[in-house]
Amino acid sequence: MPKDTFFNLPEEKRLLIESAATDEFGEYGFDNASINRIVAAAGIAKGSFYQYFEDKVDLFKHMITKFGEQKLVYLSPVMQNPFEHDFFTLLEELYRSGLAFARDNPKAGKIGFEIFKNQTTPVFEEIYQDTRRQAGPFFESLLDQAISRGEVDPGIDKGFIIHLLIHLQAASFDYYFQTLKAGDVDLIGWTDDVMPTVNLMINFIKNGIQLQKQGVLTNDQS
Amino acid sequence: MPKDTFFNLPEEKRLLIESAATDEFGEYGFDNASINRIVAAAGIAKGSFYQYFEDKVDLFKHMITKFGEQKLVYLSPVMQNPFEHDFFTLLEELYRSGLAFARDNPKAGKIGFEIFKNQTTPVFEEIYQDTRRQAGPFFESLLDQAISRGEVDPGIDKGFIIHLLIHLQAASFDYYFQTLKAGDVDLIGWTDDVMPTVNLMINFIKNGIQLQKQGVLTNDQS
Amino acid sequence: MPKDTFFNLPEEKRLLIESAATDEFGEYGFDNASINRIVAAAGIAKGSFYQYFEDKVDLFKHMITKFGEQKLVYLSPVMQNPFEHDFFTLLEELYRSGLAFARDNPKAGKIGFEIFKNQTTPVFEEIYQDTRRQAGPFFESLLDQAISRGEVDPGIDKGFIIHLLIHLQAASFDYYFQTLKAGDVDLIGWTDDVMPTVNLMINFIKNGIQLQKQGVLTNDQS
Amino acid sequence: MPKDTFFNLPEEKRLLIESAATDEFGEYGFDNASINRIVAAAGIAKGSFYQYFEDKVDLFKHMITKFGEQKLVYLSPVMQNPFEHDFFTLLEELYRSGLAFARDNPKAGKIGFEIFKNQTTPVFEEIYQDTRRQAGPFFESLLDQAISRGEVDPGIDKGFIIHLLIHLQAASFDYYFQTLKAGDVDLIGWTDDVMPTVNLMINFIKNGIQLQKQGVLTNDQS
DNA sequence: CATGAATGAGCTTTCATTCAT
DNA sequence: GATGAATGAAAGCTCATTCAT
Repeated sequence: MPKDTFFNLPEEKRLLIESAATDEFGEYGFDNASINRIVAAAGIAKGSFYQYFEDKVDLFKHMITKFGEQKLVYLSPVMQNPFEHDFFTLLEELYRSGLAFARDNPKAGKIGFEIFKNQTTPVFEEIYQDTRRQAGPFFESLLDQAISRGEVDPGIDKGFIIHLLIHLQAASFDYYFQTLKAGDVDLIGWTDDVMPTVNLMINFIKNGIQLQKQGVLTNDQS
Repeated sequence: MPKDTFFNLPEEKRLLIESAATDEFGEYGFDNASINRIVAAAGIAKGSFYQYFEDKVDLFKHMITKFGEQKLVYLSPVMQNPFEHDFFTLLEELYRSGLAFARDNPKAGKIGFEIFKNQTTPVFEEIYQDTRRQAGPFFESLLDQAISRGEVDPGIDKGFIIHLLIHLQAASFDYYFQTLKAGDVDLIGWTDDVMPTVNLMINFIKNGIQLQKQGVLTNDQS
Repeated sequence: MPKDTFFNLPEEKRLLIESAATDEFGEYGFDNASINRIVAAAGIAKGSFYQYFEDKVDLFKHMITKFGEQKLVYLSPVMQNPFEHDFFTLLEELYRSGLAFARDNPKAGKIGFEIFKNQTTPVFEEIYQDTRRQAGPFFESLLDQAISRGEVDPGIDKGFIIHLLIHLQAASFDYYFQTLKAGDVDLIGWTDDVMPTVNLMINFIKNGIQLQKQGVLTNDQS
Repeated sequence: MPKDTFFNLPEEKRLLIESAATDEFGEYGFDNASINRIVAAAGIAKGSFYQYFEDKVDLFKHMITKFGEQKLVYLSPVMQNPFEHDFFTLLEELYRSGLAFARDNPKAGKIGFEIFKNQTTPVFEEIYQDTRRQAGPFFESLLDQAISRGEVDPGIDKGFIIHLLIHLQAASFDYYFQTLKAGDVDLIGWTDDVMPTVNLMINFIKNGIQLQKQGVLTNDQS
């Protein structure tokens, strides 16, 4: 956790540092991020950096935490009463908000999702485990409720599905930005919606891709 | 691509270098891998390295290629006539062989799957695109056939599904090794099968997780 | 010398700072001691430190002075009338008290004796000279008296012997603590006496180690 | 131990580095010695330094070893048959050669003796123990012989005396150079003899300083 | 073709000290 | 008198790469 000195900083300066960190981590990833460049971009002395943060890891964890908080803003009121809604509605809401945040803060999104994807950098392992410790039980309770309500197949392997639900959000992110890239759209000012990607993903999670043979019986739609 | 000098090397020496590279990349990842350590472990001169490879990237790409070739060995005869089999059978075979290879070569597996998971290291982008260029059309033709045969829902977004199919293999890998870790099983001599994980994944891809309302219809699951 | 501000401090705070300084210098030595750590341990502001002391040197000299004063407490009444006692009795008393102080305040002892042992750190040179300026004349007058009383060989080189007497106390310290270490004795609660070491040293200084051949005649040369 | 690369260096360059290291350690001591300054003085790249040595400690240990070897040159033939000579003759020879070496190589001497004097720098602890492991048994066998020959008082505490004999050499060094300093003599080209100091020390070790009561008997002194 | 010495920019981190509040 | 943010030089060390032999 950053030191008090950091939180005592005037907001402007604090934001400047966080912005520099976001740019640096977003462009170079954790390993290749350079504190030299960060302090240069933020216009602070190198010694000052170490009065604000323990080290590079400390800064990185702070950014992840900060992004997590910012992401909450994107949640619609739906999540305020999670148990009043259908499981797939909740999942859709989670994915939608995560993706919308990443759309508006592409560097932050990139950094945040990198966590799930790099096992070789030791610091990620720790953050990843933290995330699992938080997200795991939450998803589990959602799943339990969904099964008891007959929304989700009771035959699933819960641990496996939770693992997938976490990773598929990262996959959504990749797909979303990849499509963007292909379309050569400028990220700045991007306003189009993330719903197509979210819908594709939710539908996939719901039904898989196998064609249901018998025309008579449908098991839902999409 | 490595220079000719590398391929002209006595096999023993070549394998030694490759082994050192596998260890190093497996332990530290691409960014933190040190050529210094690799040449020390392989017992070759620093200058020799640069007569074999252009640079670190060149070596890394070579390793990825090599792992790809080794993975082919794990394919059963099923894949020799891909169009004679059911889509999900083929998919199962692909995942099974990939996972079995990763099980037997955990470092190689780790390195291989890292590709799909790290966008910040520029070299990965390139390799990733290569992989997509190869795997994409292959999956697409499989999907086309499967749809025409009525095995796969024709309503899917092919690009999205191909993206998922590629990423879910990486997710299988994570899940498989994570479970191992949790169970505290020694990797050396590990002989248990990868099929449980593969089956969970295939079943998920097929059917999703939504409970099919009408009891009459089963849509399988192993 | 510390500034007035330091001496005006409430005793509790002053002792806290001195305690932190003792710990730091005792653990790291002068060169590697960190003012950052000292102020952190003492719970004072960095700026306050520089309102109490000129710099690190100033603090260090103060600690040495303080230890010197504390050592006086260990002196028995014998030293109140130094000229009423035998030279070797006085020497024994000096060594005993010094060692007893070091036994009860091992960190302080370590710091104090470090002075005699490190010529490369400039600050030590100065403190060392101070010590010599104080201890030298005192030892000299003791020696003069001892010679005139026939206790000490008049043929000695006084300057050399004074040098030795000072250094041998440091050597006692080393030997005492080294023996402790070897014996794996826990320092906390150590109650055993320092007299064996003191006696060994005094006896050595008195008689050297040469076997006196004839009870009657001593020979030797050199 | 330095790496092979160092020993493969042309002698001229090797000596240049060693000379720079001697100057730096001699002037600043181990803790404050700067590798930056050493490489600048030696005219080599910083990276080169780390191809020659593991780290600063490695270089320092090498210098100590080197000085130890150079000191051997100062030993007279007396030491080739140590058991043919009187104990105090041998001791005199040891001290004389050590002091003569230090006289001709004052920086080396300073560095070498610093070892015995600084407990707070961890690297010294290790070198100090090494020295004790070597010197201890040697002194012990000398003492055993001396006692059996009736040269040394059998009542001594051998461990204590060995400790002293080691430390007194360092004390000689201090005294010798302190005297020099006082006399304001230029060290370069200093040719005066070290024997006065050695004789004072040997005589002290032999006889101590107590006046032998019987007027009849003299115990000389040089 | 093999070698391994040379390079210097770059890294993260610590430091004692100043000074405006 | 107390504070603690600001500073930038300096530390030890690693790196991928070059090149003369």
